[in-house]
Amino acid sequence: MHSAEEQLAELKRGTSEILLESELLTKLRRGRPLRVKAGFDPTAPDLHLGHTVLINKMRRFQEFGHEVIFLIGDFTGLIGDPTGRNATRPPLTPEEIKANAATYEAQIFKILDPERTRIEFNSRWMNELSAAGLIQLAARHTVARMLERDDFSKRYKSGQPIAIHEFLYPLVQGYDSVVLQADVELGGTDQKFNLLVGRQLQESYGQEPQVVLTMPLLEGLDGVNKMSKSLGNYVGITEPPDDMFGKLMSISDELMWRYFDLLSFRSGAEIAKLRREVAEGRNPMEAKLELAWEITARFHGADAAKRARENFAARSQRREIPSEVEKRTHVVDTPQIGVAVLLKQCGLVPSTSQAFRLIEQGGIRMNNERLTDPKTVVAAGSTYLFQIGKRVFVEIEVVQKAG
RNA sequence: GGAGGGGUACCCAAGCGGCCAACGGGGGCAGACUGUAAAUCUGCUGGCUUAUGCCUUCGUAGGUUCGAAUCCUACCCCCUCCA
Repeated sequence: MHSAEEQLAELKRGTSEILLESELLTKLRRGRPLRVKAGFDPTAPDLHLGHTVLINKMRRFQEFGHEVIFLIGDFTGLIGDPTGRNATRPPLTPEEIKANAATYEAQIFKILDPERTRIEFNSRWMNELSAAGLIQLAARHTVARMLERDDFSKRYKSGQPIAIHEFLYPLVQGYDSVVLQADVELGGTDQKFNLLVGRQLQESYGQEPQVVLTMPLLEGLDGVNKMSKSLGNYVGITEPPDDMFGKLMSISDELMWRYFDLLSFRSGAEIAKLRREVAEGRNPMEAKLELAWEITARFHGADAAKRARENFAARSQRREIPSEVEKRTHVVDTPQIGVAVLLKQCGLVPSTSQAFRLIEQGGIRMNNERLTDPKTVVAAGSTYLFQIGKRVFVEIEVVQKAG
């Protein structure tokens, strides 16, 4: 068993803020398992590494013997986005929510221990709450305090509308903490206000307030913007090992340390050592390989990670063709076909124009030879190996349609 | 309700009757370099089986003209100031 102080030190790592640290220490010292809550959106459970920052922290709590509550905000989801940018969301059907929850489970249990994870839906108690109950809940908070929230106050001052129901979002989220009697709630830094409402509500209901622990948002592969699917700078946790490994290797040396801090399960001391070694002249690539290996192994297992690592070395460092190349068969009507069109039809390039450009720039190899003529034509009845850019390898068998 | 400004390709932003598939920047992609990167340099950045070719694109719908992103009309949307 780790002492409260030891736990605190490790739990603190990478956090943005702990409110209040002293309270967390007090809670830890009691020696009983804490109820640690974190809320998740019921939609599109297509998790990427950015989401796992929080889940990793949940795991740490588990490792210290605490109980983790994975709360799916299926009721809150109906209220709409708290930042007010979006219109009301289309309500999810119970079937959809169930399916999403199942997907969540499949993904998060790569990180969390199922034995120590409780999955909850806030509709369970929110659907029971009457209109009167909701009013009573609302009565425990003031408009003035709501307006303390940054985006609310900005919008209020600039005369932008704030719908009443948007105020309910933090209230419901806070009420979840009351019902669950949470000791700790985790969230992104953008959740800070909502998490604090939970504290206040718990006090109002006569409970000891939860400790709020916020985690920074993870930067995406570009190292600038937060990781998000829409920006395309993400690593999805269900991505194939080779892609995952390759993407992680493509981050800058600087960003790598950020990823170590927020994504690695290594101890703070180990990371510090690695950092020191690199500062003293060890090739940063070696550290990056370790990182890519660890993450890939987490989601795909050690064997797959090992293969991904070998493939990466062969492909990027030695410029070899990977041992396993995706094979496809493509049926054509004519005895021959232009390479540009072939690649377009196989969906390997977005347009033939793009394929032409790539060929002109030497970005496409066929049977290991760089193509220079955009008009290159291949005959049906054979198999060709293509390399598009550095990463994409594919073997295409071109078959002429019979008759 | 009144006055003015604006909607251009992934984003920002020029153009204001033909030389415009549309300057420039960002982003992205490719190539070179390298230690995987980053930085740097070079090229590309609407589509079409690469074509002194054709097609679609400059808020939407019409119109004027040999010819419009550029002029006219109506409509939609956004911003600023005044009430």
